[in-house]
Amino acid sequence: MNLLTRNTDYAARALLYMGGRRGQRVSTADIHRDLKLPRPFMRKILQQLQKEGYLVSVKGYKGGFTLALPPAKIRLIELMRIFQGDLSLSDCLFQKKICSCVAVCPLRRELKAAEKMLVDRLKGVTLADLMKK
Amino acid sequence: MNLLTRNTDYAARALLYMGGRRGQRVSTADIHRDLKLPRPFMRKILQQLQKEGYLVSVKGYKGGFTLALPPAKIRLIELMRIFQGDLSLSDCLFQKKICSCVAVCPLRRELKAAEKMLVDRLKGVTLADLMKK
DNA sequence: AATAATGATACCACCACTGTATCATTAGTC
DNA sequence: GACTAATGATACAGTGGTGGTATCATTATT
Ligand code: FES
Ligand code: FES
Repeated sequence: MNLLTRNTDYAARALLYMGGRRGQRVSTADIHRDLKLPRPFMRKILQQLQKEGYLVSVKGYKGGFTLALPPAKIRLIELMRIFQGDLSLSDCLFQKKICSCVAVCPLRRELKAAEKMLVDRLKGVTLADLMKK
Repeated sequence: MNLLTRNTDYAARALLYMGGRRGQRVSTADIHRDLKLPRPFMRKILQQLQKEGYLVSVKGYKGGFTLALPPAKIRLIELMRIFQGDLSLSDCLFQKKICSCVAVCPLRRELKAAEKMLVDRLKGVTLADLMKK
């Protein structure tokens, strides 16, 4: 029951870090140095965040990244979507097809309800919330 | 975000099946035939359930399994514990040690809170609940 | 020109998940 | 008593996703 995979986790930490240095340009090297996270992996993660519109990048000497959005608009659940794919995977994939019983299966009903509750909660969590504490 | 792994899932389905045939002895062959689940895998799963005290087994010809507990005492969360290990894994394992910042990390705080809510909900779900619907 | 950064992309290793296979044992059936 | 159909215990195996690394091209500053 790990809610986050590493890339989501690292992404969140990197964004938190950058949230604390708004206006400044932050490079993977900075993050690697201060957060001790594996450098090439972080690069890939930051590149993905840039593609998704969460970061603005500047190439070249003294290049790096800055937040493209105010922290209040960066939602944990969206990071999860980016790095962990679409949620609501408690669909029953039975022999590679979606199980025909999905609509009525009592087990799925419970799982989906629990998952919805979880997702709803996580929807409320923004980078700004995390920075406050 | 798959809340259940296959073995937990299969276990739940098998138990549901057996819940619908209380008193009768059910073999892996029966489950394989009616639920179309992989037979040797099911065997392993049922054996684990037996070890954990959820099933009573009878060896030999016409042998099989029966529920060892009333459905109201079989909790989904316990199946998860058996097949997916202890929960509350949103501990931050940072470079293989538990991260020193765990106690104060705002990200962990949120995750743990969300996870607790989820687990609390799942704690309430028993086999009897699933059978009712 | 040298350097230090990102962009894009291919590659790789490990491990958990998802099974299979085998041998031994036990209990009914005939 | 032999046969058969079940579980017990355990070892083995495939595969996909996670968690990275490596490389080459491009861009900007010094
Ligand atoms: S068994 Fe497939 S949804 Fe319940
Ligand atoms: S970074 Fe390890 S707990 Fe937050």
